[in-house]
Amino acid sequence: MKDTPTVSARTRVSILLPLPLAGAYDYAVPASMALRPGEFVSVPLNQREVIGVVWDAPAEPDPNPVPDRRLRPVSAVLPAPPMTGSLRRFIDWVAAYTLSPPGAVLRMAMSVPAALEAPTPQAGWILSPPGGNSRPRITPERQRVLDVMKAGQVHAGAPLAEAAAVSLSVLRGMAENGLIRPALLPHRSRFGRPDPAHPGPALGPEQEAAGAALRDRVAARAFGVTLLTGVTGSGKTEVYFDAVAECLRQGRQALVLLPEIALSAQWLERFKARFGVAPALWHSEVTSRTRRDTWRAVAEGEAPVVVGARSALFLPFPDLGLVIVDEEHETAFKQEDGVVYHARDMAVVRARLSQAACILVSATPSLESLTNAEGGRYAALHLPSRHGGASLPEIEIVDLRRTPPERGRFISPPIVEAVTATLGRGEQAMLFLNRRGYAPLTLCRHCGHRMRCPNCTAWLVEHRAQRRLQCHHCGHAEVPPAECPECGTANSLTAVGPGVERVLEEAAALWPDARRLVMASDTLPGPAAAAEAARAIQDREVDLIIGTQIVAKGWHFPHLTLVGVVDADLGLAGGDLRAAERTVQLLHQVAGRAGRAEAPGRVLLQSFSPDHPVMRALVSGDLDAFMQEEAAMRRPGHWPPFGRLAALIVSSEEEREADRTARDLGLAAPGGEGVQVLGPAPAPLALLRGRYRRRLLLKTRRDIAVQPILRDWLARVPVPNHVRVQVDVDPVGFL
DNA sequence: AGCACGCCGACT
DNA sequence: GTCGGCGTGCTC
Repeated sequence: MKDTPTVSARTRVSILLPLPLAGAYDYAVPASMALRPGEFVSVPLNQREVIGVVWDAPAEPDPNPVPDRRLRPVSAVLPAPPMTGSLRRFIDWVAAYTLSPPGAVLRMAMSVPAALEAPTPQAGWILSPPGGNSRPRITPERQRVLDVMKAGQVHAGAPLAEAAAVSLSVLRGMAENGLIRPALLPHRSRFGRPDPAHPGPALGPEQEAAGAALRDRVAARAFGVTLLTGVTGSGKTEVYFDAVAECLRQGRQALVLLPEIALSAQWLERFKARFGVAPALWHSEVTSRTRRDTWRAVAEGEAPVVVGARSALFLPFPDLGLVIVDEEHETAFKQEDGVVYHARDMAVVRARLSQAACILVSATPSLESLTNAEGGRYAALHLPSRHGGASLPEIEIVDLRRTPPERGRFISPPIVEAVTATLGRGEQAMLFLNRRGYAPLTLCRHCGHRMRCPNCTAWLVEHRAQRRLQCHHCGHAEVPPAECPECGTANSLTAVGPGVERVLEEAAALWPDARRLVMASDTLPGPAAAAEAARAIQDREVDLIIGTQIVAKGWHFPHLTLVGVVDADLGLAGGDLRAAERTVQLLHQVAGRAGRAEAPGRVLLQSFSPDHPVMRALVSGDLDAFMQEEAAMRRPGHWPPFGRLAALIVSSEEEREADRTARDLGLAAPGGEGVQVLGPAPAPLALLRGRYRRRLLLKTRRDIAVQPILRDWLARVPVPNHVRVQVDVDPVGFL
């Protein structure tokens, strides 16, 4: 007989902890414990207990591992469904791609520690089996309880007491007398099952065909990406709901990512109309109790459809069959702090690792996705016309050089006229300006001093309603001073330029009888306020909407027929690589709010450069041609998506420290065929939250991966203690 | 991320 | 004399 196997090799496991450590740590497995990859465990770390995940053994073993003797034992296995292999591989993939510590990525997948504990079973009552010895008294109250209860069924206490019109103490008394017994309620999910067969709105032939194509992709149960495009109002949502329905029929889970989940009240209504119940929601404003239940329900496969913000990508789906990214061109999908990632791109990866279909949806797709479709990497579906016979709005430019507004005003005569006419017909109008507050700049008329943020390279924005000067980058706010802080002159500070509050003031003077509503992120704090605003507009309790970019996002306002854009040139300033693309997308989306029902829509864009390609594209409506031109401009220089970019942001509270490290990085810059480093240069926000920032850009050909170059580069340059170097692979904005 | 260790200022 | 500020460094 052979010896019992020794416990050496198998007693060591890799545990990934949700901390920004370089890698997984090794622990000893107690003899009584069986551990499989994915299991959630509690382990000692220093002086505390930490929850981690049993990770897969590394491909190449650690050259100098912690000796067995020094390993500490795993404390306990947690009663939660183990993390799937596909989510583990996703976490490793995101960490490697973004150059983040894997534990930092794991933390996003473990955002609800309470969900890992055993769910507290709900206690209820059940009828005792008949034939007990004692014959307790049956009072009328007790009789009513017995009448309500059904044999063999567990009843929750509160509803039972209410149904029998007795107090909870009656139930306790009955339990003491043996009439009823405590019992555990059967586990019931709070999440309804969306019904794929629920009758939804009728689709036109175009949509039906696109829906059928998407259903096929989902039924294939394999990875594949489809870019679904179509003009605003063409019914893309209802079409991809068909894919969700097919996913449900396949018995798999579906995830829908929206850029601003807080503003998605109308989307949720459409989902309910199509599937009969609401989906599970996942975003930062979901309360902790709901978060726990949702996380758990997803892990147990009881939430068939989740709609959420980018962080929903890290939910523990056991069988994800479909990932949809709606408004895929939105920059809100880019996470800028902590682990820096682009949710649209990571959604594709999550889908691939889960053998799921992926659908990217937009009326104004990104050049990235268009290029992938053109290159055949993505399938493409297009809906060319508006649903229900509505036509696309007519877009015109108001040349501000020829028809400027009155002095000190911002709305030009053509828009004044058009709004007056629209309101006169009893239709709704919208004024769009992508700037919060009253005025973006406050300056002294006497000495020219400009009010700026003490912590950031930014002007303070006046919010007149709150009597505040605010920085939109950090939390800084101050009461507007009575005299200039520089020269001391009283009443010399004056507002320069418009924000939505100022446009509101002008609108109030022009149309005193119109019922006005401002829609901006600070006037609609949270989903409930946004939903209420949408309802008021739909129910025609509002005549004139004045809004920032949040009005561009997928709303359906059937009575809105006029959109006036106060400053169409706004997004074009600053040398950003994607400024033109983003402006076309934003303004096209805003324009798409007009004329979504029978009455035709009209859009007026105020601009100082009517001949700019962006304005021409918007007027002609030929966005394809515009994107072709964009591509032609980026291709030769290997700019994205025809090359790769990564940014290094060096920051420090000491300007000289930031400069020195940035210079050191510049001196150690990688080079060679198809590899180029730009900078160092002051970052676009050279001072942000009290930290001085410098930036270097790594640009490579598309066939060269940036990660190994970055890793090697960073390893060669020492970084002092108080200096941070943040890596941003595929940066968007501020280029 | 925590938690301890460590080294300097104002209190019983 | 110590209580406690937060800078630095480590955790299998």
